[in-house]
Amino acid sequence: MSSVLVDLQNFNQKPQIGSLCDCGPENEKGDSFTEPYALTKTPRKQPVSHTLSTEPTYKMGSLTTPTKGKDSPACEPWTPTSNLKILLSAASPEIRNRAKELCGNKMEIAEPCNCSQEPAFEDESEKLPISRKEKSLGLLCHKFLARYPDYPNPALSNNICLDDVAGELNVERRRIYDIMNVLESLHMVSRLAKNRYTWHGRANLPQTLAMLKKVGDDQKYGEQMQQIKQKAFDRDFDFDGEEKENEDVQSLPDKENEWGQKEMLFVELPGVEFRAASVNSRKDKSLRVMSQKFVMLFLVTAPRVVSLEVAAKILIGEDQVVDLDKSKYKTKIRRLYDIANVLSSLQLIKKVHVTELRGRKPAFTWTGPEDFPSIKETSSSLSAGAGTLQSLENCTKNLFPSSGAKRGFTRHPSLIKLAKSIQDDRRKISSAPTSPIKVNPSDSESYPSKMDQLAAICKIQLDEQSKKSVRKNPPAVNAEKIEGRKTDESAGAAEPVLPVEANDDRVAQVQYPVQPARALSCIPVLLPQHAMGGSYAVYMHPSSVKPHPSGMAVRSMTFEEMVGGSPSHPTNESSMLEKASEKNTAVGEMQTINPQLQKHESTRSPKSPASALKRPCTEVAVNSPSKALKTKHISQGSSPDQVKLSEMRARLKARRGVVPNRPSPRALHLDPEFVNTPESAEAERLDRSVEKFLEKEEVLSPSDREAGLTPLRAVPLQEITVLPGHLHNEALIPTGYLIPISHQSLIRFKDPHCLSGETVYASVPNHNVHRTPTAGSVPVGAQEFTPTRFPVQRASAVSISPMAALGQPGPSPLPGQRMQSPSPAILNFTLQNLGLIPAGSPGSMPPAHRQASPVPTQLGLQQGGVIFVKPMSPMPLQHPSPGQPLALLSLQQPLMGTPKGTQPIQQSFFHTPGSTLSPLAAVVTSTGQTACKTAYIPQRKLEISTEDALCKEPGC
DNA sequence: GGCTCCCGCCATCCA
DNA sequence: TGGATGGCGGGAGCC
Repeated sequence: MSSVLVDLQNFNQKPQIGSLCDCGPENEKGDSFTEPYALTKTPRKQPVSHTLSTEPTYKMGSLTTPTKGKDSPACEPWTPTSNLKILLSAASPEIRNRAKELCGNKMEIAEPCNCSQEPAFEDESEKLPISRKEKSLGLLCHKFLARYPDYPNPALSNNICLDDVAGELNVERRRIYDIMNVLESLHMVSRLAKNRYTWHGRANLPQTLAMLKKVGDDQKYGEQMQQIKQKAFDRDFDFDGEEKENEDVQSLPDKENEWGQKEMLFVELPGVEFRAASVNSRKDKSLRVMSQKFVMLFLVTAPRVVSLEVAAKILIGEDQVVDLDKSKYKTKIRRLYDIANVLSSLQLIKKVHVTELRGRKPAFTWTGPEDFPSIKETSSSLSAGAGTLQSLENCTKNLFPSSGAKRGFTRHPSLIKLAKSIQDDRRKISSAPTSPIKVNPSDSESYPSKMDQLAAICKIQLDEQSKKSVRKNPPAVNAEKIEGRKTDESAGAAEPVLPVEANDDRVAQVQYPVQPARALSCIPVLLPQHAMGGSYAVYMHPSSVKPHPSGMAVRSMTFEEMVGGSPSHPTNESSMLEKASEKNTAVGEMQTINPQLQKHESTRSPKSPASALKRPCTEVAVNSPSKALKTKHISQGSSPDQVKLSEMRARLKARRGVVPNRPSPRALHLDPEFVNTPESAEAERLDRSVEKFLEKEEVLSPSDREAGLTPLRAVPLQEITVLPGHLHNEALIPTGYLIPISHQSLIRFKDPHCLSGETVYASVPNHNVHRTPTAGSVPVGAQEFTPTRFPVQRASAVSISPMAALGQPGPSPLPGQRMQSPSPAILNFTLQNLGLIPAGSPGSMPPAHRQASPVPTQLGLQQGGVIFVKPMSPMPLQHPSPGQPLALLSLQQPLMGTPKGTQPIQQSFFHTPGSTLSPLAAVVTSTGQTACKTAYIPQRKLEISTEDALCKEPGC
């Protein structure tokens, strides 16, 4: 027995993840998400009562509150079960104490395992059973989220092993499934394989929300909600409400039919398909679907407040439950609570109460991003990949099949393999930031290859044209467009020259009228980020900067943008081509049509990504409705040159609509239904877009056109970053670490906490700072990643340290470290993924963190509270050298002594709510001022302001 | 006493 | 057949 106890103790002291998860090599070498070791590991599912009952003599106390023997360290449970109990008990009181003692020195006790020091702790553990709150799904989700960055680098392995997570968070797998299901519904994760998921973070969130909104609109959820509310309202004045209540619920199915609503299935996003097992049989009741639907309800209603009652009724209605009984309703409510907890952890919703005549009812209000890609934009992006992505319409059709037949979500094995292959390719490509786009030769249909071909063709053609122009028309314009090298002179008004070659020359050829040198420096940074290796430039129209669904830091104006503010996903390549085309046209050289191109284009399906690139020049026969439209519009009161210009522009844009944003490689493995997007519909849509665009363009930018300018123009990186109201702060061009960029959604998330008025730093994604309570804001230096130090508490190096926030002295910043510090969390995460630092090493969780969460989170990644230090180069625009921006980070990241308050902290990357005592986040603005950011406090109840509580902490 | 929602049984699916 | 998933509802903690 004693030996067993010893083993158990050892086990507790050093989690044996390997034993818990056979997730493959990744774990061995350190999973990308090396998760923080749980305080102590205990067998996942243990008959607690049994185990404990067999340990009665060990001063373990009651079954639920194991007594820690005085002779033995509190942290050394005798059995796994008791250990778990102790830990949980410890955690609970600890948190409570924390709440009482504010954020004082309690930090040390945060670590349950670091139980050497808490006598009171023991006492409480004996008295107090684990609070339910400590085990809530919301808190668990916070812990979970704290482990991963909001915007992971897709190039890295972002796999999640459920066993690891469950084991390290000390929860049953079942609970993890609940979280994963909800996250999956938002496409924040996707199932990779059995027991494994891929973390996407919030990169897809804007798209997902946009799509859900669209689907919600299509499903008329708004109407349903209104109707239900109306009934409820009417019922308030009627006293036979009981009957009517049932009535309204029971009648839902009919109403749905009336609305033409079909059974809702899981809404997928390209690249983030659902591959869970047993989807066919359970998808209709899946938590995923419920989650998506729940979210839809928020998105389709005016005041984004949804009561559980309404949500439950709608959900029940869709389940075709005619004989709604109380139990069904209760079950739905339960599930909604589960979902709501997770969504709350994601800070997408917030608990509130709506007071009606009949009383106060629980409800939730939307606190997530308000501005996400419009449906059109999303649709465009989804369909951007031409043959690979589906339009929203098609997606919706699939999701709500008109026929009764349920759509199978099980992907054909071959597709899965293909997806993997693509993913691998993408990773390879992405991993070579400055290298040319990698094209898989074997994949003749691959977008990259076509891109290359097109790019090459375009380049040749442009070069030729440029030469001609130079010869014939020496104007500065020509010079500019030719190589862009002369653009410097023609600054301001000049438009960037289209990078003709997909890979190499692209950067060099891009012209940045305003600040060419700087602009150039940006390109290299961006290129590698493109998922498919496509080229992209940072062409942005100041007024039309739109979020790029894929999180690319590249944008261009699109039809949708022009038309109705629904930006589409600009294809960077297309954008560049377009600009180049425009330039060419402007100089009257666009008449030249490359037969090859024409032929090529004509033979290609509109969906062909390659075709998009092939049309820098446009001559263009009007063989398509869109062309006709373009011609028509252009012909209206325009000079020949203008006509050509417009025509070309329209053509390019139309093309772009088909090929635009290169979808993420993963998008290639879509469900057949999605892939089979009718071209006709697409073409039609494009035509409309073109038409609208042209119309608008004519009206809005005559002057520009006259000046030879197009709505598109190169925008210096700096400029981009400061685009107010358009480019969300996220539209930055990170120079240091690329990781954030690739995934930072450029979408404008409203973040009330965002620092405004920041220029350079403003570019940092202010993603809705999804703070999680536990997230300490203390980043940990890489050196601290040693398993043995896990228990050691350290103040973090970053300026955002909670300690700093509290006014406690901290290491002074090292000169030179000041600006480069990327988000420690991101950095750590990345480094771990790269194997540069120990992946599985337990993080030295900052005291604050520990306090917040009884479960140790891994350093770096788990530092939910880490303030995101903008990974941008302090002088992004000042480095003409393309590759320069990349060298901003040093592996030896901010140590404990990292500058506090000196670093421009852009955002809190992922704050994990750990407790009600979340550490304050000190945010340093670009001006060097340190602002006290409210720490997120997980709230069970909305009434309790999560952010208000913050500043109660001393030193804030 | 109602609201919340944890917990874990057990059905279903898949390899 | 066993493991992975996850639907489901009992029932207990919390307010």
